[in-house]
Amino acid sequence: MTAPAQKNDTQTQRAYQTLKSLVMENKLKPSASYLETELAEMLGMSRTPVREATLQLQSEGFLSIRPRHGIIVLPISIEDMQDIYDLLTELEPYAAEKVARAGLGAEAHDLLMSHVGAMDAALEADDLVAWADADQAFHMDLVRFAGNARLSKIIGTFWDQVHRARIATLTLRPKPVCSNEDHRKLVELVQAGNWKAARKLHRDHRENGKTMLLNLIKHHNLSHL
Amino acid sequence: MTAPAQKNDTQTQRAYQTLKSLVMENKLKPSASYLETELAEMLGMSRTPVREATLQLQSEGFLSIRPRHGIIVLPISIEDMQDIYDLLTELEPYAAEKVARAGLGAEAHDLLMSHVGAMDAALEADDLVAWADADQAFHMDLVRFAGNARLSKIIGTFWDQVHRARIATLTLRPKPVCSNEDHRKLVELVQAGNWKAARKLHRDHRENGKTMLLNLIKHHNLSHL
DNA sequence: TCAGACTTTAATGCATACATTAATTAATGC
DNA sequence: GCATTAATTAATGTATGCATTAAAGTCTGA
Repeated sequence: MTAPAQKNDTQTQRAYQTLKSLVMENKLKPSASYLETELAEMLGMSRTPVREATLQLQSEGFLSIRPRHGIIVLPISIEDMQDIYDLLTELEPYAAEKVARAGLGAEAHDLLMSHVGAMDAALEADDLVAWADADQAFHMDLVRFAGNARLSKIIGTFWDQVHRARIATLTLRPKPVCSNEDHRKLVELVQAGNWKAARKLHRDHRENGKTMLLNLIKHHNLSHL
Repeated sequence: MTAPAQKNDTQTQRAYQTLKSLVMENKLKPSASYLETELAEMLGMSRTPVREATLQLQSEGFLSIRPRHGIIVLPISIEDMQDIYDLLTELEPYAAEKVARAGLGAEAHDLLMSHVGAMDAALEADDLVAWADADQAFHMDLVRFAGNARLSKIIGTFWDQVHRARIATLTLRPKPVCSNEDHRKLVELVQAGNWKAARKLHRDHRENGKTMLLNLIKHHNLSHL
């Protein structure tokens, strides 16, 4: 899943996790605004930890705090999607290249392939949400193997930011069969150490995804997800 | 300069700005640790805004908050430098490409060239800090012209994170004469719309900078800046 | 002397009180 | 009736108090 299973031992962390989940799962509607007090009551805590959590979520691009106007769930526009996918198109292939250059350990390989397996199974079962989760897990793990913590954090945030859009378009898009093939091929190339091909494949993969997603959003007029 | 000249109308913002500056300018020593109360007293405010500011600075990678152990100024290791410069090597050339593709307005061109001018003047005056500032301003503006706010934010944070290291090595490195040439050439290529060459030049420029910096750090044993 | 249990200390996490100030409403003058 | 200003309201920004709990220090018995 998406949530990185942290110890939520402080109220602030709990508030952070809960609010982030609510935003990502579209439980707090985009463009809607809430007062600190409301959120505090909603979460059963005082304003202090809510403030701390919302500040974090603001700097990560999920919320916008406009004093006296409330805490606003940031909608994700087409321009946001473009910007984010443009960066993913640069960064993820770089990660793939780096992993391919460094070599893929057996456990790493198995983990990635297990995600591909999950994606296959999900497709078979027609469980698109499960497919999306496995897809994300695959990409996050691949990036993690590149061994650059900052890169992982950035890419993770981006994936989380586009999460609503991905879910919203899941049923509108064609079944991601080729996508699964891409992943399998990518693992092969990475393991073979063919970093050039791995990078190119990943780049194409990401660009295809981007184009498809943006077209869906435009055609279906999903302007403010 | 580095500080983005914001309205510091709340204590939290003031705390954020002040602490960030103190960290970047090496006034708060790396690896040193401070208590919330200390910082609050130091800044002449209560713990609350200090807490909020330090949380931000932690998520941006400047501080580490370890309850009961204090707020620690994160030292920047060689690995950090590698990771950051690796990402800059991917992202800045991408920005240059994007600007070259979109075209450079007259004002934009002039602004960039004014930075180059400042760099020349600084070199002439042997004012290395001024040179570093102009260098950063050049790159930040170039990235800004790419029109991707997320990209700007990320790159800005990275530059700020390596600021201490850049300053510390300023007097150890050879005079950045070629660097100035690179910038001038880069502006030319960007303006000519030659995105491929612009990207490559920027990539080489960044990789050279990275190699030089890392070597300096290794040779001079500046392990925990 | 040293290990382990107990006590003390104090830093943090959180709630809350209060002051400030922006937004809203009411009031006033034209 | 409308614009402008004053009064009201209430949400935020900040300080502060308190409970919790980790760390440091002390004590005891082997």
